[in-house]
Amino acid sequence: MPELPEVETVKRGLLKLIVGKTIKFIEHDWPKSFPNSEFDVTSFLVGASIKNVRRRAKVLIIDLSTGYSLVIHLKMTGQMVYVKRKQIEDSRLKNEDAVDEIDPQFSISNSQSLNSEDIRFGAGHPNDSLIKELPDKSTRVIFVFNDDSHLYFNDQRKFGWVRLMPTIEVPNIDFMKKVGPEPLEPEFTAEVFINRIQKRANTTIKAAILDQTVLAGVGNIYADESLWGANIHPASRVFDVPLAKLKKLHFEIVFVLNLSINKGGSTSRNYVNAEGKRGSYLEFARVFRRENLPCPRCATIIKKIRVAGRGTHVCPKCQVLPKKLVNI
DNA sequence: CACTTGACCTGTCCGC
DNA sequence: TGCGGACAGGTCAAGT
Repeated sequence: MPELPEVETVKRGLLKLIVGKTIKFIEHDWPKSFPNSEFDVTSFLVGASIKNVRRRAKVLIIDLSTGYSLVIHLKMTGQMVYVKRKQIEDSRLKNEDAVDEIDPQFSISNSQSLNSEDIRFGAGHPNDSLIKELPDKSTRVIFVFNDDSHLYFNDQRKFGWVRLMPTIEVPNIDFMKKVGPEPLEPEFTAEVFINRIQKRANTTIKAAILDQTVLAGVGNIYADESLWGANIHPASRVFDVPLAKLKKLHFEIVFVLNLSINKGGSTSRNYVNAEGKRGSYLEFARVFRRENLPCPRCATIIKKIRVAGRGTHVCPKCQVLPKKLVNI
């Protein structure tokens, strides 16, 4: 899924695009995408307007005027894509020069077709779109606003969900109670990080930074990227990693997350932002999905291994496992 | 308790 | 070209 930078990018897009709009209508076709639909979700949503869009960890929170919030987890393949209805029709019916009064940022490109290499290496221009026409068969929920613009929740793998709950209850859901500090907040100091991660002394460092209760928002991409940056082998046990390297790792995590936000996130398969566009971080990735390519630091060929049950990219020269302690 | 593994789903890619 | 298996950005529950 979208990790922290991707969810943050979607959040920023939605803040610009949907705040102030009123929900006129909703459709949802997959009960698990909307697990609390046992009560009449529609009647709670229709007529509500969008007050704010927030993020906590990898969770999106859309606050409504009614005191309720939509809480959304995109998991692996979720997307939130905003489309002006008019514009889809326009782009189908008219040619390029007829789009005058429509803000160009909203235009959904259907002229780009990306081959799998582009997608694998994130080589496409950040403005490239993976969305051709919506709804498509991954569309699970459609929010229609009073101006007839649409917000699509798409999720190919159906792991994601949307929940409706009173805003005041959001901090009480299990995930929110357990989740660790936001890495981009000033309170997330190296000391805080080291203190928390050392409680996971016996697991691998990669499993530890993927653990959302240690810190919020790191997933497989930025775990690999930050461990490479800090010259730490992902399979190192936490207790084997020297303090100086943990400190460097803290710096690298903050660095890669910020860099990725600046690049609009990572698109390796199907992540897109709120305007249906790809992120370009993977063009700058140092190890992630770069197996069999040279390490940008030492030119050693990057290997793909398995750590914490996840595909893991590592430079065998820059990231060395600590020597096994010799038993006496 | 700490830690690891499998399940949840669909789609794609790779090797036979 | 078809088919089986492995794998894909996350998180839980159930296992050791």
